[in-house]
Amino acid sequence: MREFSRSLPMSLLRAREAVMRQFRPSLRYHGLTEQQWRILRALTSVEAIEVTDLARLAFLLGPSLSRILRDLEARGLIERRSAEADLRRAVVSISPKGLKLIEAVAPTSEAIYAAITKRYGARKLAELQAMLGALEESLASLSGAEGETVEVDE
Amino acid sequence: MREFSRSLPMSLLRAREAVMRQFRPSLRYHGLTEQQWRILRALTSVEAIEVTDLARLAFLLGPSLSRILRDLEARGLIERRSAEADLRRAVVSISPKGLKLIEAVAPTSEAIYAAITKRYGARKLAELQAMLGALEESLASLSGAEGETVEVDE
DNA sequence: CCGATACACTTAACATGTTAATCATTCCAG
DNA sequence: CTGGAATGATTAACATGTTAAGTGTATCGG
Repeated sequence: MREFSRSLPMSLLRAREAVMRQFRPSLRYHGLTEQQWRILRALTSVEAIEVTDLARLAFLLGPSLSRILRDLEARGLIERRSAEADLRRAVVSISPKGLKLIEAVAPTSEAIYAAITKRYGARKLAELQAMLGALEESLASLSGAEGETVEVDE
Repeated sequence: MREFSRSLPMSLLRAREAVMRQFRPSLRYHGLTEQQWRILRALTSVEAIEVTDLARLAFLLGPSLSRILRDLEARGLIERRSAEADLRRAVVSISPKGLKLIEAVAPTSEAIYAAITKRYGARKLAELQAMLGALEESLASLSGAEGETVEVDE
């Protein structure tokens, strides 16, 4: 069997961890987890957004998002209201306090990202991202929701 | 600021999720989580191994590993004893029952891996893994353990 | 209208990620 | 030897990942 430490999932896991290890100390310093930061960052790119759409944007599952939004709201970093036309839907937006926090973290975050880019090479980084996107694309159809069966006959 | 959904951490996260989504149903069918599978797989590559080394091999933090080993031992999938020369160290190995489980899961797992490789292309996959390894390598020195400071002057 | 169904969350329950603290054992300077 | 530092592992505490179940609202056919 393939040496599992060289498998694709492990490669991806290690690479991501190597990257996130750079950011975590700064986020931690500002009292944010990686996921909370993702949500706030996502909220800066829109005026307001429904919870379901935010989940897709920040790549979080509903239950995780639900908990985190509760906490971020309690900390006054986001605001939430329900949609007028459909009371099932909740609309979330970042608060002034949340924006201020983003602005405090962003410079360090950008510097780290720049350092990574410089180390690895901007061109190489772009190529890597393209290949990762292609991988995602490749597997989009192989939905993979079967218990034991594997269907591979394309 | 960079569109965060196109950031490197997000690309890595999405790519890994796309891959793991393929494996999870099969693992779940066999009553294993991704991490439990990693541990059992790692144990098949050695006769016996100390907990600390296993953590590095399976890329898990100590506390997570500690909990999972407790559960795997309770299920009879692994065996544990303490090192003779140093009672602080614990030595772990896979049990016959654990091996049997591995053998039950492996065919499906291999088939899925083969399907992914075929879809994405074996050459491209190797190249991707090389680039991921290089990324890890790049960031190995940038240890990143400072609160707010960023030192980038290489 | 009404009841069944679908939808958008939210909660629940359990496993893991993450950092700090604890515990037992070993090592080592004096 | 011995007491303090170092080491290996576990436990604690809290946040998130993941699947299933629950809650309130909307929709739609009859």
